[in-house]
Amino acid sequence: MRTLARELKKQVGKTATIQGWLHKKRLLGGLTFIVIRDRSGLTQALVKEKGEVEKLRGLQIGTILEVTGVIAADDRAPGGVEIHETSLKIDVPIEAEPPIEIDKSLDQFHKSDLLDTLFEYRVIGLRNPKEQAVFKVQSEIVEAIRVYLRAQDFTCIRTPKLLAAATEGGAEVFKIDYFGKEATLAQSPQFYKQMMVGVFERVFEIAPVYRAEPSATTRHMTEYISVDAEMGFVTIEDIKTLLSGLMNAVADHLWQHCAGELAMWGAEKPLLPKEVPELSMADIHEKYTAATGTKTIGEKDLRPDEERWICEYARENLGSEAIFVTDWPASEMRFYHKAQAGRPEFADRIDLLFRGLEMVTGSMRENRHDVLQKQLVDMAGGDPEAPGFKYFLMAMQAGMPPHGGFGMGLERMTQKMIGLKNIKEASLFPRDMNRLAP
RNA sequence: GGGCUCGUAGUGAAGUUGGCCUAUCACGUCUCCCUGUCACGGAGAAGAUCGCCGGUUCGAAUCCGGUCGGGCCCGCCA
Repeated sequence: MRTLARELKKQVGKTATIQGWLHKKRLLGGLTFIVIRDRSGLTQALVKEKGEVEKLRGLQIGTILEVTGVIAADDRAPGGVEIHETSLKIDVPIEAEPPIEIDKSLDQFHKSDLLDTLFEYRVIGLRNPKEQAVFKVQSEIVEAIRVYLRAQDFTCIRTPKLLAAATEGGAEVFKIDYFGKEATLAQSPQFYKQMMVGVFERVFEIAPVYRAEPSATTRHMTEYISVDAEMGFVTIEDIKTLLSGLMNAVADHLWQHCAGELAMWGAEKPLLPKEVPELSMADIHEKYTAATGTKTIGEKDLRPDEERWICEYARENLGSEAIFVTDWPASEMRFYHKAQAGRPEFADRIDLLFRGLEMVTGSMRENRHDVLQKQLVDMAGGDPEAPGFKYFLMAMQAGMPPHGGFGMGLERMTQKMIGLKNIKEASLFPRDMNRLAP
């Protein structure tokens, strides 16, 4: 019977066997300490018998072994428990020296110059407990989102990532050869989630999307996990309420379930009021211009530095590390967006900035078939008969309530909850312009 | 796509106004010693044609040109 590292404390005095990876050896002559890693953590074993110590000769970190002995409480052991009278069974001996050391923190590689090394040896580096912690946190973010949205009556859907050529526009798309025809990789589940509003009213999807943007920044990847939600019979106010609740639900869940992992990274629970505050874009431009002397008044978007600045402002003056940006100019609208009722110069759209970074874009969609078709032609120059638009319009024509939703970057959320500098650190195997492997 | 930067043993760094470089240090690896380590400690050893190509020079890790590969900022976006 296998015992896990985390169960050791409950079995003091008993004989037990743990299985795992050799994580560290320290030979002190007549006394050898080894550390074994399993999915639940680390265990120290004390090896005294010469024949047992000799079994470890030449074996590197990563060796798979079974360790059997008596579980002993000892103040000198890390965590107060360790294995005594140890005997070893080597299952998979590893004799090749690993290229990087994983028994100590990989902090040095989390500097921009060394990220390439971090990712080159990713399959090994992820075995480090602190690296694992990032993805345990990410796993719980997904869990928190699912629990929250399911409780709000959302249905979890899966939409295709292989699409006929035309898509929502905006970002560049990857073109691929599809049995001699041209297909694209989905840059968003946008049309599909809207179509599904006509079926389920409320839907969400957590899945990869692909962007062929030649971006080289700390916040972009060519493949990332998008958290998309869409709901019918709502206004933009309902979307804001949903997002405020979602941000709080995620933060509460994380600091309840991942306190240890978050502490490893020195992460602090974000300051988030029940209702996330909002500022209009014009208002932000004015405040930023007044404070920094850099004129952004009249600009149609926020600069990255402005996003960082306004988040600082919100933290200090509004008691929130997240903020909604409202009143985006209608001139920047996508064809499927809706303008504000009575204020056609503004899109019915919000962005959520969190800790200096754009985390979410949400908007109300144009649900009137005739208006949507006209906007498709006039604003996007799209062909209503093209397969990428035809079925979207078909769904709209079949009856669609006022609806809206949002897209959120999972890695950005992970990055900002933990406090990582580069989004790629929040991806198991990041994809960018220069990296397709591992 | 524009601007700015970096490339030295398995890993991280020092050296870069040309010559004391036959390239230094730390971690890791190997050998030996060590009975409470937890970044164990001590003694020793191996390991690098200084990203690649070309040029200048008596002499290049160092200067120049090209090239390849990273990174950061901006644009774009989640």
